[in-house]
Amino acid sequence: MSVTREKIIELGENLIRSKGYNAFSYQDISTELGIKNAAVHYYFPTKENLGTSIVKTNIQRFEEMVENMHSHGFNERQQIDTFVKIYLKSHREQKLCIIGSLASDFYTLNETTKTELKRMTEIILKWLTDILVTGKEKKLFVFDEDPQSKAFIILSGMVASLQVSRMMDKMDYKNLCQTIISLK
Amino acid sequence: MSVTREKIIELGENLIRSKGYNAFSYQDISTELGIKNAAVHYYFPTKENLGTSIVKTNIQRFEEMVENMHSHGFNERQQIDTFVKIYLKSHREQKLCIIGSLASDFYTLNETTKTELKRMTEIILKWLTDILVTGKEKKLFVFDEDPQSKAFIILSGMVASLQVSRMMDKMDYKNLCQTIISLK
DNA sequence: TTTGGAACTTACTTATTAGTAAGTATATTT
DNA sequence: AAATATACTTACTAATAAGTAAGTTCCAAA
Repeated sequence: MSVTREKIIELGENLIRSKGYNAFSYQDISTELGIKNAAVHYYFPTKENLGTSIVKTNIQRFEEMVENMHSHGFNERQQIDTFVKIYLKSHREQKLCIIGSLASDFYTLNETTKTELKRMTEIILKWLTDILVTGKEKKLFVFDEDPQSKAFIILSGMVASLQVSRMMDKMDYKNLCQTIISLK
Repeated sequence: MSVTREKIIELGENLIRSKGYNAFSYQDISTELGIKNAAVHYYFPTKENLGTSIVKTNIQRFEEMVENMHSHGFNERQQIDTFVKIYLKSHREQKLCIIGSLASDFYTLNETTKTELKRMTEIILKWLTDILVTGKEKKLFVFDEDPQSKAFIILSGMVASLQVSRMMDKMDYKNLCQTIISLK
């Protein structure tokens, strides 16, 4: 795979997560990479292609992370912690996650990007639910509500805490994440 | 105050909450209202003016709702329920709330809009915290963590559940809201 | 009855956007 | 050596964006 292609995806993702989907342009990317506008269109004919590829890359990255955790024998607690770390990093970088960024522009997205975004959300929620079920069985976690609701609440909590924290000057984000995952 | 002005603010708010700030144009508004593009600029010279006015109107509406609840002698439980109803309505209308919509475009907003948005978030969080403290004292609520964190978690939960639910076809949103506010 | 202001429209400008067609340089294969 | 493919650039187009200056209509006050 082309290095430029990868750089475009990476930059595109960062732009979506900091400025939003409808606020970034091919010019933003080409200027940053020192290439011409048309070069970006060479790799991704339309913004729709780029958007879809960015979401697909995110899915792939998530799945690699999960595989990686399995091969390292991470337990459920360690897996949840690793998941939370993604959001801690996003918070440090003052970026949202892909789901939160694209949610507000959802109805302006094309069908393929919407489908991939839905798929990504489903994959994360399914993974979270499974982790919660197994972790509860192993007595690593204690919670009352059903695992699906809890998975949804954890994901929502992560997504929105990045957003709401943009409105606040100082906050103990790490502590907040801990509170979210340990809610009963 | 002018009827057209109010209609512009209302329509602008709906556009932000359904398409996002950077996806809506003055043309969207003028076409819908059957007026010309320049007429919108007559009331709001710049998009920045409109954005700020929309957020300010939201703050006002929230404060009126709070006053209204006080004058009707609502207890803390009833007040929280009324607050949650705002989000139930948004969910039915497939719209996000202003905070969630503008969070992803935050860094593309002008200073005045950002300031008002921060102010709105602070006002809601302060109100929520106060309600939680008083409600706990009155034994209407039971929770362990500190009221500020809980306020933040409730707000985050509401904001993001609207977003994440866009990625899901069917879901018991009302039940989810109940779970969020009753988390310990 | 005129004057002034409120609420617009007409008719623009300038900037930026996504997207394209055709050309070029360089490396790789045949 | 010639043909082909890759990775672009040059030079555009068409659409849409925000924003503006000047004019018009209409009503209400002086």
